[in-house]
Amino acid sequence: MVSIKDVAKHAGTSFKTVSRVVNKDPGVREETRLRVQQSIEALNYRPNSAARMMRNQKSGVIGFLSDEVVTQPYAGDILLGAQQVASEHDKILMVVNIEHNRRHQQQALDMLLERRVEALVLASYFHREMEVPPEMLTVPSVLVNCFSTVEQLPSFVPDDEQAGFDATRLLLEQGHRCIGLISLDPRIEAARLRLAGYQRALQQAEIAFDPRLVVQGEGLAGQGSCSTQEAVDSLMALQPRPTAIVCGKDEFAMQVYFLLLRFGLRVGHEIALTSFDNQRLIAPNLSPGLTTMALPHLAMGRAALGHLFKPQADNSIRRLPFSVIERESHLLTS
Amino acid sequence: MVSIKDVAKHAGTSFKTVSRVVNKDPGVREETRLRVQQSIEALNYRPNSAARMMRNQKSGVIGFLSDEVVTQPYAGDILLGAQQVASEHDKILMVVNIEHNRRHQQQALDMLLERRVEALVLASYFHREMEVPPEMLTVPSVLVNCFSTVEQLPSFVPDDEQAGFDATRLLLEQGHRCIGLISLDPRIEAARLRLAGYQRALQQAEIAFDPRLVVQGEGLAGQGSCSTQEAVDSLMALQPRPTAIVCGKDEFAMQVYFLLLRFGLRVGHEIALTSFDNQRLIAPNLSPGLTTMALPHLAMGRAALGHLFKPQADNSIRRLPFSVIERESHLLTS
DNA sequence: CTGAAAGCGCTTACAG
DNA sequence: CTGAAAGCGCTTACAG
Repeated sequence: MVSIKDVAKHAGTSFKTVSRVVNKDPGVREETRLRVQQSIEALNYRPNSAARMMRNQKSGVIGFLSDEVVTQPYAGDILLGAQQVASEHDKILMVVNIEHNRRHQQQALDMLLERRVEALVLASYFHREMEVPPEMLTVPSVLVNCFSTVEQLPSFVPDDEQAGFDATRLLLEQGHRCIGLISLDPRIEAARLRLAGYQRALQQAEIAFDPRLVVQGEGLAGQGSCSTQEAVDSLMALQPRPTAIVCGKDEFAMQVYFLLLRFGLRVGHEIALTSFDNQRLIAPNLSPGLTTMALPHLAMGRAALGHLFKPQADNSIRRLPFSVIERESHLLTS
Repeated sequence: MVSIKDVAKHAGTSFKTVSRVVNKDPGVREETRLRVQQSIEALNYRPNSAARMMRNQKSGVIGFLSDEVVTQPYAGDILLGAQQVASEHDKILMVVNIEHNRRHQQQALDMLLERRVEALVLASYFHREMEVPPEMLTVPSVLVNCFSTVEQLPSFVPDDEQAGFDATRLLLEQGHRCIGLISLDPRIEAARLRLAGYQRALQQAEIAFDPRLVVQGEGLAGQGSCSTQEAVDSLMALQPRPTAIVCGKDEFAMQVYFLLLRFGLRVGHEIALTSFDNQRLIAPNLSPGLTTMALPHLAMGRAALGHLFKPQADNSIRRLPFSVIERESHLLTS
């Protein structure tokens, strides 16, 4: 590899002068600068960042520990947002997938710390509590789409309570008074919070909460036996029947479109629907289009990185708002 | 930061001995090794990888230039596969999103080359031709899910022709003789190849190709005016009507489930469907489940990285097979 | 089995 | 405006 000395020899100057040109130091005669510049291009010289890092005692790298963020649909937007802000601050992100694997996680962390990362980001593909490895406390760190109850770390999560409220409010505004909720597994953080939002919306509309209107759409992976079909069946068996349903996620909603047909009910005609996630593969392709709450993935990624570059170290949990994506499923047309 | 010298002082030895312990050199007395080990833990010492890189003249890093691979659903599996193989070879991947942006791409490339990446991977989220930046030719490089007609680089892409063949064959095996194809925009590589596979399957079944059975489901982003609805309408207007349809992607298929209802046709009963992509958000949630061809994302990522670690430098295009994911949509039940 | 010297490619601080 | 010296934290090659 060609080094600063090779360039110096080629340009007939000292290597220190080359360093000045590379770093755009002002104190170089224009003529010398030009000559060095030409040599740099002639030899295709690139400064060795390892040498720079060693001398400067900083790496310019921020570690990004990803729990399936890059493989789950759209969660990659967290990474995208993080990369945007990092790049604005001339930092580069080093991304490692940890994929639930303890040993991998430890190896990844060791590797990142040996590379002297200046900060660490731990991001999950869904909103949940995570165990924070103790090494994370040795450098500035933030959590994205996850939180810890044992370690005090700044944490950026979606505001699932607000989303639950808004998804319900949209239906209340259309005059519905009997609104079902097909819930996620209650062990999921989002399930609890969205339910709370649903209840708050009802309360604000002065409608008594009826627990029979809340049914579970599925168990956690491989654990539950309840299905979306059972959930729909039990809602449809109620007297009076709900005239609208809040679906715990777009996948539920998609299934519900089909399941309701068996009761002679068409979404957007006899029954209204709202949902969560704004999966771009699902929501716009249903007809009528699915009205759903979009997760603030990009904003969480941006906010988390932004926080790292701010002086204040406030270790609280920030809840970022969902966006209401209004299509047609929450409206009824005859 | 604590260095090798600090550890040496703490352990009462020379820093060279510490280096030996860290690198597991055999020639160290057990007693000394233990003492040094304790000092390492006491001081929480971690070798500085920048110093190592400089001394060893290699970075252990492979650059991964991603064109939306981490943000598009499931394309992240390319990265996952790449990371698996890199990790098996004790290399680490440095991922940068380039997102169509020329300037970003140049910056990313410069950064990676200054970090002395030992190889480069350029990956696209869909199968297409890409412009290869000239700097890529200065280090070993591979293309994933994309190819170049001007530069000779090893390239790993999905075998869209085979997929088209298989998606059609599944329907032929069920006795269908009149099979529609709702095609992607023909400017897309996959559209051309899948059509070729469709035609080969028909030919092998000794069925004459009828161009009226091939309709376009959409134009490229913002360009075409043709919709899935028009495509379905024109297929349904044919005499005789097709009894089965190959859909260019799962999103088409999803829409087709709904659109066919207007003709009184239920997928899996009066009409059979196959498709491409195996979007896990869509295919299993349709009823009946969608039979579709799964893209070999993980395999492409793995194969591409594997190629970098092999001695031979064969610059040809490898086409990796799709998997047939059989659900129920290609079968008819009354 | 252990250590002193040299050098990887840079930058910082000081001279000229 | 330009240069020689020292040092960042390691490893390689050579002595003892």
